[in-house]
Amino acid sequence: MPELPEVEVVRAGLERHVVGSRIEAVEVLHPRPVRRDHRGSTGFAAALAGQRIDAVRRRGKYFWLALAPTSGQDRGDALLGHLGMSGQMLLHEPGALDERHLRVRFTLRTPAGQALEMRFVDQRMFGGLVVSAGGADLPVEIAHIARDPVDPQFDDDEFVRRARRRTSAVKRLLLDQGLVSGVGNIYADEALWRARLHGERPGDRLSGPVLRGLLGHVRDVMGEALAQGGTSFDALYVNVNGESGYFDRSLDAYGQEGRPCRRCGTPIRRVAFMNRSSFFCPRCQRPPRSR
DNA sequence: ACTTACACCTGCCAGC
DNA sequence: TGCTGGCAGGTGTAAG
Repeated sequence: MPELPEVEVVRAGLERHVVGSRIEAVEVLHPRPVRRDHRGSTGFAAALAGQRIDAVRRRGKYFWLALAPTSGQDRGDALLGHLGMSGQMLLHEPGALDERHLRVRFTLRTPAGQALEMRFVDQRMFGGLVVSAGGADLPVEIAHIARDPVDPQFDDDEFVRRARRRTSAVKRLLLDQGLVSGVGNIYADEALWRARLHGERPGDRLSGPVLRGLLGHVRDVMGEALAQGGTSFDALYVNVNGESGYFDRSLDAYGQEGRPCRRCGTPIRRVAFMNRSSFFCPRCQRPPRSR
């Protein structure tokens, strides 16, 4: 569900409220969200108890709470998370009613001595949490994830070089988190619409300037979405305070099947793609000839 | 190394 | 009313 802008909204909310707090207790209510942690549910909880949160970071759609180094460590651990399709990180006063899909409860103690609950809520449980040993700066678990387009160190030239060596459809390349991270189905369709590119165009048949332009559109649309709190179609995507973003009102392609293209008036079309959907303007975004 | 298909989950909605 | 199938913001894995 959440793509880079939505995860960034969550990261910023956590940063504002939990940095400096100490994790006093961890309650794993369903084992699935911690499935990638080899310690198991109780080991996961034990590895976090007593640790202090130093910072909240993000790469692509992953976020992590960087933990202060404990005695004997020169680098702190991290609580690494991914929201999957339906995950939420929510902050509550202690004692607030449990959500139906509450999976993990963290009881925090703020520097001012207040108790605060941080909750991982996830209906479909494609998301997950893991304790990354020494992962405060960059968890090894996400070493295969490329930098995202918002990262100042993202290398546009390298992206263009790699994309032009690939035969895959350009939309697949945008969704390939090892090439560029943070882009999902919504922002891929939006960036392709802005670039007037059909998602089935193969990477190795696109020019450098066209790919650079596409990258620019990815950055633009993500920046605009972030300014509006992200994209939210329902209560499944919310910030740490449970509030929705408004960018769904600004979408030009995604979810707009049958609506007139804002540029040319042609009805937006939907086609099946990788077990999901692609939305595009059949006039502005011409399909490749072959295939 | 790249490419593709599929599994992993739950809930909602349309159609019968 | 209830069943079935299709669909949903994603990623890891395995096979070709």
